[in-house]
Amino acid sequence: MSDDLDTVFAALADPTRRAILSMLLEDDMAVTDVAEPFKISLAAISKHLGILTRAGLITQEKRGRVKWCKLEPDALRDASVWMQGFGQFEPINLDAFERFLARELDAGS
Amino acid sequence: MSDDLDTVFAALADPTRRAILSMLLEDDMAVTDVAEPFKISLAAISKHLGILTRAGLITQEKRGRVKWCKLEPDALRDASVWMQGFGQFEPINLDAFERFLARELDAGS
DNA sequence: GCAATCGTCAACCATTCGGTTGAATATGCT
DNA sequence: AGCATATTCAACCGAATGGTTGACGATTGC
Repeated sequence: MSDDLDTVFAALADPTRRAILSMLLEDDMAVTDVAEPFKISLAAISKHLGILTRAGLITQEKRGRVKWCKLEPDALRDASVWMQGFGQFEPINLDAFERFLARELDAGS
Repeated sequence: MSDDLDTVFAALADPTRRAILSMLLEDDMAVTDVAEPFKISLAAISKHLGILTRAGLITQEKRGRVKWCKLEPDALRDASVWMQGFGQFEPINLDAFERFLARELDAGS
């Protein structure tokens, strides 16, 4: 459990991996397509995807010869909840609160 | 900005540092007192505190010969906001929502 | 003044990390 | 069958990480 937080936060600590997650926010992608906008090698991207997978932040499903990468946002929940534990010391953040609420209402209807 | 996320997430990726943050949630502490429950050396703790400071997660103020460590939860906000961007894909999390709301009400009165 | 306490610095060590390159393994196309 | 495409594996490299120990600079109290 604490170990999960280790791997999740470590995975998030790299800008390339965060960029990959943002890309996957749009849509599921094949490994080669994930790699396309980056300057680094495909093998490096493959490693990053392995780290994201081990952290539970994405899942990879091989269909034919292409492996599809899918965002798995549930894994962020534990980390998010952990961070919220510190929120009580923040001045009340109405902006964040209202955005949160708006999203909930929008998604719920 | 993306660089900030790097250092914040990297700082959170270590269980010792997360434990330190949790301790500081209770109260401000001197470096020696922070180190007390851990088995590792004082120098190692000093390094961890340096990393947390550089990430902006704590501040350290030297008063006399003792250096006080204080939680700085604002630094978590950017990281938290970044993570919330993925929240819209989560199923509605009413538990978290209600806890959030309860804290806001409690802190606000 | 002097000894004890608080904390950091410097050098070192083993391990991990992010990257490369080249070979290997599937799978698909014709 | 044979070639191209998709992805990973393996070995390697330099830099960063988390830890240690011992010396050092401040500060406090007797």
